[in-house]
Amino acid sequence: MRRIAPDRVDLLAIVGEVFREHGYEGASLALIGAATGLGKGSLYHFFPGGKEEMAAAVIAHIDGWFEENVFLPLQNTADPHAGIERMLEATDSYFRSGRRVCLIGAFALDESRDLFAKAIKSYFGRWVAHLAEALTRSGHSPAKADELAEETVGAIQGALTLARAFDDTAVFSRALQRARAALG
Amino acid sequence: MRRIAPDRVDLLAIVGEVFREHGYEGASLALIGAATGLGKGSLYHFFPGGKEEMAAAVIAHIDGWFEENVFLPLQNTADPHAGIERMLEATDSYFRSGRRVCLIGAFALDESRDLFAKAIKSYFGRWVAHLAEALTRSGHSPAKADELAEETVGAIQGALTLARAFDDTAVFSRALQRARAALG
DNA sequence: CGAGTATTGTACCGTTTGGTACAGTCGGGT
DNA sequence: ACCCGACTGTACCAAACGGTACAATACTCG
Repeated sequence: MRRIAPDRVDLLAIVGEVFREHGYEGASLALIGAATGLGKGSLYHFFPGGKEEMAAAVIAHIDGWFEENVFLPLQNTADPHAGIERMLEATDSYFRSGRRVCLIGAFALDESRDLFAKAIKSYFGRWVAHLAEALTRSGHSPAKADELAEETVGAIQGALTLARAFDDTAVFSRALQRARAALG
Repeated sequence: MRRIAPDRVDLLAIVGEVFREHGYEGASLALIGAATGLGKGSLYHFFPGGKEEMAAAVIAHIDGWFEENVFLPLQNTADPHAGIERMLEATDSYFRSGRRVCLIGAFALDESRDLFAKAIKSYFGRWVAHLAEALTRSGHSPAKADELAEETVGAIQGALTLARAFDDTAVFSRALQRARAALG
C-alpha cells in the first residue's frame, strides 16, 4: 500500500517525459513501454483507459506539481514579490532553464487539445489568475495586473518555443530576467 | 505548365493546414488525402519523398510567405516604424488573430524538430534578426534592439499558445497591442 | 490523330498502431 | 500452507500506418 503511490509518481514522470518529447500521437505504447520497462500488461493494469488515461494522468500530475510549487507561492504570502520570485524560480527549475518543453503547452497546439481542453484551459487559467492576484496585492490595479500576468505567462511559453527552436537555453533565461524586471 | 505552379501552392496550403491541425505524427496520409482529394498515387507523384518531403515543402512555403510579407517589410524601408507596423499586420492576418497556430512553432516543440531543425532555426532567426535590424535603424542600441526583437517574437509565439489554450482570440490581439506599444 | 508525358486509382506490401485476453507469477495476510 | 489480489509477459487482434508498383487514364503538343 505504501509503495504504490511513490511508484506511480515515478511512472507518471517517465511517461510524461515520453509525451513531452514525442507529443501525444508520437508517444507510442512501444516507446512508453521501453521507457518505463513495463509491458502492455502492466501499463493497462495501471491505466485501464489506455493512452488517453495515461496522458490525462500525466497532465493531472504536472498540474499538481504546478499547483504546489508554482501557484501556491503566489497565494497568501505576506510579501507578494517574494511569492513571484519563488514562482519564477520554480518555473526555471521545472523547465530546466528551457531545455524542457511545456507538455501542456504542446498539447494545446495540436489536435490533442480537444481531448484535454478543460484541463489545459484550467492550468493556464489558474497560472494567470494567481499571478494577477499577487500583482494586485503588490499594488497594481486589477486591470494592469491581469494584463501583466497574461503577458508574463505568454512570454514564458514563447520563450520555451524559441529556446527549443534555437537550441539555446539563454533565450529562456533572458525571458525570465525580463519577467523579473517587469513584475518586480 | 501554367497551372502547375498555382495548383502546387494550393496543395501546399491544404497540406499545411493538415500538419498545422494534427502535427507531424498526427497528419496521416489518409487525412492528407482526404483534405486534398488526392490519392496516394498523386501525392507520391508530387512528393516522391513522402511525408517528410511534404512537411519540408510546407515549411518552405510558409517560410517564403513570411519572407515576402513579414520579413521584407522590415528591411530597407525608409520608415522603420511603418515596416514594423506592416509586419505586425501581416502576422495578425496570417495567424487569423490567433485562431491559427504556428506550424513551425509547433514543429519546434516535438521530436519532428530534429528533422527540420535547420529550417526552424533559420525561420525564427531571420524573424528576430530582421526585426532587430529595423529597431536599430529606428534608434535603439543594437543590444536593446536584439532584446526587444527576441521578446516580441517570443510574445507572439506564447500568445498563440495561450489563445489556443483559452480558445480566445482576444489574448492574441492584446499581445499584438502590447508589441505595438513596446516597439512603437 | 498519335506519341509521349503527366496524373491518377487501386491493389498490395510489411510494419506498427492501440487494445484485448489470459495464463501465469509474485508477495503479503490469515 | 493456503489463498487472493496485485502485477506481468506473451500471444494475439483488426485497423491503420507509410510506402511501392503499376496499369489505366488524361493532357499536351507536334
